[in-house]
Amino acid sequence: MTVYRLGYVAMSVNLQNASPSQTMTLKSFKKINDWEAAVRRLERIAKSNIQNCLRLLKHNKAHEVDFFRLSSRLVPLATHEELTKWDYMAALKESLKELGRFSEANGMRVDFHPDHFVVLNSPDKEIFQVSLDVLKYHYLLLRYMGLSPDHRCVIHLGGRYADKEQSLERFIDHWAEVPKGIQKMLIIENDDTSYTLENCLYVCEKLNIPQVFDIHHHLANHDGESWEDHWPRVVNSWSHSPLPVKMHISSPKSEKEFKAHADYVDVDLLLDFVKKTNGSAEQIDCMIEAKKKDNALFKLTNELKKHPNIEMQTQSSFRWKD
DNA sequence: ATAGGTCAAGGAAGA
DNA sequence: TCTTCCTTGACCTAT
Repeated sequence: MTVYRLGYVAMSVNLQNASPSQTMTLKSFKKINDWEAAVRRLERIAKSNIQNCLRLLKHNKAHEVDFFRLSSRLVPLATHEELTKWDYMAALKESLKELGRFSEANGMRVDFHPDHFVVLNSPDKEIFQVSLDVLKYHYLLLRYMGLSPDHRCVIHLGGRYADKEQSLERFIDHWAEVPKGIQKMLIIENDDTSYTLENCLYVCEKLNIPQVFDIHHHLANHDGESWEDHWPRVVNSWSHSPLPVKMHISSPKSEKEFKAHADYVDVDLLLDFVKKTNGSAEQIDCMIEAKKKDNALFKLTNELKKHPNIEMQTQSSFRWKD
């Protein structure tokens, strides 16, 4: 029987003044005439973001939530070309270490999902290079947290650029230029406009990359495929990973705005997924992507508790019993 | 104090 | 080939 574990994304709607993604724009950075002072301000913001992450993990621990996506905006302007000589790790390594220690000590799975501006299949060399820089930043955050970066960073295949098949092959070509450590960090998710689950599986199997199945994206972009047919391949793509299979789940905001995320996740969508995948793996981690963040997770678990076939294991994990 | 505008990015889709 | 929209939380500006 499969254990299903729920997690959520980046921030809590319950904790006050705990943003992990406070920022500073380049514009306001430049307004400060003293470069050193401006950098110190950036470092203060970054430290506060990391400390707020720790608060979030403690909040999660209190609710037995041990699966969480960290914000990618912990260090503002970290990858900006105008700040390449800023050694941000010198100021942040202690806070990062503490964050990593806490997550390890409490058996938490934490990971990242940089936004869609990371495009490894871009034909533009500069965009490819900037994408690598952003990935390296994520790699360093994990390293300084003292965590193995393996399979902790979700990305998409990228753009279509008029010729989808050729662009998909370009991802494979570019992969050879991605440093080994970063290769091992990456996992691939099907997206809602271009690359379907099967497109991604083709790449994942070729390059030995775990596949993250996003059911909402699949419903928006499936090309007639049924995910159930491909599910064994998804599970198999994780066979060489020390981490459990991971999937994303969210409900459409409305029929009209189908691709946008709703406040909460429809419990029936999750139950349907559970019924169809039960027994396929030891554990499946389900990332709740909803506007109401942790409240969406809590609402789901409250609904699950009432279901006759659900047996809660902890406050955020459960099993299906026949 | 608060509302509405702006910011940053790359790509898709429409004009 | 161009413009507009998408997405996101938070910052910024005007009231």
